Amino acid sequence: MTSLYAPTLKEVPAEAEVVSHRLLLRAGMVRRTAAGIYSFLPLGWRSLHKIEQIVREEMDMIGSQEVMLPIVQPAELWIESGRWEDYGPELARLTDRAGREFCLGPTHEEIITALVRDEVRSYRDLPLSLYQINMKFRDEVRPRFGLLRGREFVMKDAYSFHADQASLQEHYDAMSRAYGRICERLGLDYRPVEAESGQIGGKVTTEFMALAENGEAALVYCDGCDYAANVDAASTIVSRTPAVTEPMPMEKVATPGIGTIAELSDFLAISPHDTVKTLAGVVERDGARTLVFFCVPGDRELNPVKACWAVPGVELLDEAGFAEFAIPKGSLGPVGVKPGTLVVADRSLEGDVSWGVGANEDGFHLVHAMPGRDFEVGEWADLVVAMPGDLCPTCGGVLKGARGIEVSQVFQLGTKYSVSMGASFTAEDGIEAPFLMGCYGVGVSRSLAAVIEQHADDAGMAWPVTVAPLEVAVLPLMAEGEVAEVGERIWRELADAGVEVVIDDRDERAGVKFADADLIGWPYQVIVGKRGLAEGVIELKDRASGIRTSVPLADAVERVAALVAGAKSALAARTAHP
RNA sequence: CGGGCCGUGGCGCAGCUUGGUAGCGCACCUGCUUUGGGAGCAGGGGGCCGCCGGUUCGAAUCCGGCCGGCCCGACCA
Repeated sequence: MTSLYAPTLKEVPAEAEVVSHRLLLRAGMVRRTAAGIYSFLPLGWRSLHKIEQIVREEMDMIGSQEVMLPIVQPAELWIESGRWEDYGPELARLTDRAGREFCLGPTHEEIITALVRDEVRSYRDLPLSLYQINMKFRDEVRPRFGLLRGREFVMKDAYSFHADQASLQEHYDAMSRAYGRICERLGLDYRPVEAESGQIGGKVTTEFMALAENGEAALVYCDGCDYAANVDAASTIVSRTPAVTEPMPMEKVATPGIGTIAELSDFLAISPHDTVKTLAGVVERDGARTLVFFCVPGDRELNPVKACWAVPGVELLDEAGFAEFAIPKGSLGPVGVKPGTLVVADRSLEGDVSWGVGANEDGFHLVHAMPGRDFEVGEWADLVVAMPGDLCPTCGGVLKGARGIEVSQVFQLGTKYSVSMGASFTAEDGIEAPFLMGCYGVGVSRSLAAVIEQHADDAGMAWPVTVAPLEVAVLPLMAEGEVAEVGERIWRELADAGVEVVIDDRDERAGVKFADADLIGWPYQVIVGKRGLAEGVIELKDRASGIRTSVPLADAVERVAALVAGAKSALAARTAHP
């Protein structure tokens, strides 16, 4: 370890906020090169490799074949798929000396589709599953949290090609199980959750969330059944207890200067829960731009994804939109809307007979408005962002909330890319058909950070043995004499026994060695000191539990090797989630 | 991209209000002592004060512009 390049820091660099970022920097595993761009030092690189290797093994196990695709990709392919336009500024573009346009691959659907369409002509060659592990680049709006959201990051991405839905589903399920096993082997506490498909496209998708306080994603889950979902996608049953249950005459009240639900509920001295918030959107209908009003309980957020499910193609209005339709932003409501306006309301409001809503006139609101009497609702739909306390759509249990780090995701893409890029094969019946595709991503460098988020304490990291840069560290507490000699002998014998072991042979005080060992988080530490040797023992420390046990010198190597082997197989054998 | 904060030896910071010759802790180098939880003493090296311009006899400090970073929001492996 005298020659190991692992510059540890006592003090936390000011740039780091979250646990994993601080510890990766402090333990000398990574260094920042630019915003969202990191260099991996030897220890960080080793752990990253460990994760890659686990992913590789699981991919190979389900018959996916490893390839290596270019990071620099020609624009033509992206123009074909339509994403040269759609991807926006997140796609880093560059021009070569001849003026040809390229981009840095943020993902590889285009490349893989182009690769396969030219080679695979028959259903006999299907299914086909390919994967790679390499750098992605996305010019993120806001890189942050160290490796959790970089611009450059290591990803395993797999793509599969199928002749029929059954085959796609089968591989999708195999991938999902493999992803579960990967999480298990990484020692992650995780949940597969229903998700929204975002940029990549497609419909069926599951995200694998490592549960963590610092997670950027909010999710809800049910203890009563397996249901778990990203709040972006979660269907939800909102239970409501309206304050007014009998129809009352509608009344117009002056609400000068009131433009938000918070102000309104203060002004009327009622709970936000008893108001109804109206948001406006616009959609193309029969060639005209049609106004859409979404009504949700005042204490809930409209989920734009669900708005889109209810009214395909709808976009929420921006400032220009409000001007275009000449409607008062702070006083919208479903009563007396302009002709042609579509009113969509959240299902949870369906039984309410007394709505407090905007009057569509600046400075006025209506109370006790009643659907069916004072206005019409065109459609009832699930519109709100799910929250803990809502009811489970599967079993009716009460949903709980958690935060998570999205470490991986599986998608069924269908024919989105194969159609746009003309990738087809000849089916059994002789007819040309587009491939059905799936794509499957694991954030490898993000997983590294996620593992740390879940396995750290005040002293540093406490790696699961499968991800630790090395499995065992030998700490001779003196740099010379018998202590050093015994330490070196144990180190050699452990290495010969196939254990990944490092020796801290620096001429440092015991305290420095202990502190660095706990910071870096070697899972097992063999402490060789004068005190122990006098009794013929070494100490064996388990980093995660902090427990130290004395082991007779003669048994040391065997004990440690057995411990490491046992810990590894325990993680491998943890039962995967369904 | 909006809002907030910040750029001073490798790291963490003070100095800036009220311009006057750059300082502290850690780290680093040398020597002695020390040696089971980030040692002590003595000596030493290292700074375009983010960059450009302006004000001034004089700018880390005041003014303007730019660049970079972090945090909070809208997007995502």
